[in-house]
Amino acid sequence: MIGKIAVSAANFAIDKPYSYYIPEEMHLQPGMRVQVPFGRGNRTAEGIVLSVEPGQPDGLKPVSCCLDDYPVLSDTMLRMAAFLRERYFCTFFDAARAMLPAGLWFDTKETYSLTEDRTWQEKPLRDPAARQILDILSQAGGETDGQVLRQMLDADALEKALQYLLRKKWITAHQDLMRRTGDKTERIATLASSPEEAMAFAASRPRSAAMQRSVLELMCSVGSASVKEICYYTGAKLPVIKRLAELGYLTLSQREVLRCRQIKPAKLDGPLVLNEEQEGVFQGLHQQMRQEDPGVALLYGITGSGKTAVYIRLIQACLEQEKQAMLLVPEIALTPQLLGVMAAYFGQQVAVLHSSLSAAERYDQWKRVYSGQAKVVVGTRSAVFAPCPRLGLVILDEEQEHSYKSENTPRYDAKEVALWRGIREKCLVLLGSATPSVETMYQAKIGTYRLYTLKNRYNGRSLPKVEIVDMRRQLQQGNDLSLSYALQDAIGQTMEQQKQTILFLNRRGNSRALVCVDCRKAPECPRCSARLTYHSANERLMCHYCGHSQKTTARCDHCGGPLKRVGTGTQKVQQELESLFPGKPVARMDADTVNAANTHEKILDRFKEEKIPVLLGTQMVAKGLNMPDVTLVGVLDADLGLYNDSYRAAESTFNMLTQVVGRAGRGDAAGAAMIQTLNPEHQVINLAAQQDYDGFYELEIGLRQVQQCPPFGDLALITFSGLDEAALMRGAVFFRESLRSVLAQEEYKKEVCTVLGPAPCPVPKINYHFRYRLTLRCKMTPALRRLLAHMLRQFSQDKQNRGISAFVDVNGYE
DNA sequence: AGCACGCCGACT
DNA sequence: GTCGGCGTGCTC
Repeated sequence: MIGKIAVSAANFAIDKPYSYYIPEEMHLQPGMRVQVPFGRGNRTAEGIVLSVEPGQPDGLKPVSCCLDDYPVLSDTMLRMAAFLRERYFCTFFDAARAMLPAGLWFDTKETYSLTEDRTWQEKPLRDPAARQILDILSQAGGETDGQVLRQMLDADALEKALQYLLRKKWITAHQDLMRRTGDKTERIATLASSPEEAMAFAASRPRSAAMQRSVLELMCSVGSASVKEICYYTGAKLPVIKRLAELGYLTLSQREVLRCRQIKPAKLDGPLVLNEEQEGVFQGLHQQMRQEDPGVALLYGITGSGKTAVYIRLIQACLEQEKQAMLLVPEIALTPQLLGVMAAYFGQQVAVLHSSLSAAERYDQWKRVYSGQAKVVVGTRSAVFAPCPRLGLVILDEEQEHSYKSENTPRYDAKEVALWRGIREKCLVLLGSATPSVETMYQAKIGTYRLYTLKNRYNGRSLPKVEIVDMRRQLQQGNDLSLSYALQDAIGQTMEQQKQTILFLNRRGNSRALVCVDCRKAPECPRCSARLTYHSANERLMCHYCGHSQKTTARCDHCGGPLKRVGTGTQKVQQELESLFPGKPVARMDADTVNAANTHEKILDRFKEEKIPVLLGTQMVAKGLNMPDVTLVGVLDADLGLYNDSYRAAESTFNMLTQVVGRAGRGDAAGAAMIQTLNPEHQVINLAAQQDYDGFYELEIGLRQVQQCPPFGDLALITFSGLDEAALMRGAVFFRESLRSVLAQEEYKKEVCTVLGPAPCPVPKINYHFRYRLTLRCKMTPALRRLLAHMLRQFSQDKQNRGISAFVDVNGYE
């Protein structure tokens, strides 16, 4: 038999199914992982079996061994990997790596052994490292693993010396694959005789064997239990149990246990009751879900209209059909309440998949989903790859969020993957949002997606009253503070009413730099063209592009001037608040105050529980929390996001503003919001103030049409990176020219594609690698996609482009 | 990307 | 001679 195998060692340029001969006794199924020899040197590589077919093993290399007992990728998942490879310009193996939990993967372990040839003992060796390796090996009895050697010698010298010794055939190398995470098991004891016999035996034992007696008594009543529990309840130690096993009264066995954190279920106020509007939407969705090809639905529900209740009802309906459901959220950390609610309704049937789980926990959750034990998957973008055997429903909450798009290879978009899965597995994909992305709403308007709307706020609460404050006038009136007079008054009044205020600075919230007081220069990363960020946790300057870290200096490298910290501005606002409202505490949430011990959850809890009058923070305060006593929200610099040049600038500003403003008035009292801006006439800001999504959509879709941006056209960025700037530039120009000439051919006449650039990327240098990019304004058809993939392959095979890597990102968020 | 193969200069 | 440098081409 012949296996078609995707090999880990193959890069993008040479990635294709490789044929290997399957030895007689090896039973391979598609989706299993194998170890194969690859390349001239037959180095060990991992592979994934794509298909198994009859055929002659003429000249083929054999598969070395099988690494799985069962296929880790189902047929659908294999197809999904192929889809990822096509769509995101990655290798099949890259796709599989993203799809499977890290704990399932293998680490290579090299072992080095001495050969029979000991002629080196008489020879003088030039390389001291080689001598050292031979000495270590002889002392260790002729064999040792790579890790030992790595601890003793420096990496470069070790590598060279090993090469030399291998060539001399004085040592041999051998590779093993080790699982990163094992399956956790526990020892189970089961009563092996009848209870009567056991009790009779227990009674016959002398007084000194009291422990044996109590263990047997316990076992007679429970029959079977984990050894750990038996020891806990009886106070017995392991030898007692072992002795009883030897005597034949107990049998010991291993049982797999899953590492799984308990989620604290939220307290529910009675069963789930939908209001009339929600019920209507649910009925519609339920009916759509039960169709043969349910397709895609958009649930457009304004903030506070109770989308979550509809999701839960729909998930319940999905489980009733004996199918699994998936709920994707932008970030688990920002939705702690949601997890509690899910646990309350679905209990042990929920599997949570997100990045802050340990590899082992993640792997176990994956197994629970694979086996069908977990019926509801809740997670962030990578959870879209959960191995659900019978998927009936996929929900993407806050579908417009950027975090669904991956920033690393493969640069997949969980939304696109979800849509693909939906079609493939014939299950409903529900996109939910209060401010749907323009692309999604467009699809709903033209009828590709079914549109469901929730217009009423839960319990009929009204939207907060929003006021726009012109900050230019504040300056004219002599107020140069961050807080306008109007906002100051409003904060004061809110305090008097014993209510709470949230103040929001429209910053990323994680960047703090040092700036020289004299020359205004900031310390930069030696490897990248980026400012270093100050981290208070270790008091070091770090680069978040390459990970470089250095000690904080007191003086500027350029002019020797003193360095001053500049933060997100929250500190300055805090000082203003303290002088305006002396004695009133302020909770601050930004890069300085949030750390491992003081998580945002904790800060928010304190703000809520202790009724701190003001919460001040960056973007992290904006997301989905219900704070009933917050009646005032202030946005200090609404226009900041409008200045970035992405076609999404307007959309993200609008979303952010609506989201923040929606934080006010979630309790019984009416809410108010103030938006401070230097552009009070700006349409996007005004539409956000009026919470007018429909108006915004009409405005934006018109602009998108004119600019041929999504959903009307696509924007693909081809990034080139390499050490030699001149060569990089030549390569990029060469790529542009060849692309242009191919596009001019008759075959591609129909394709819409304008190639612009090359231009330096926003961060022109990362880790000593320069970065240039071409911009393609195009319509990304399958033909164009294939052409790009083909050209990328050719590019990387061309000797002229040595040392230059290229990758494509379509409609990314950069 | 990694690795063997082959061709050429330098050193024991 | 042979060791080791680098350019070239292939990976089932």
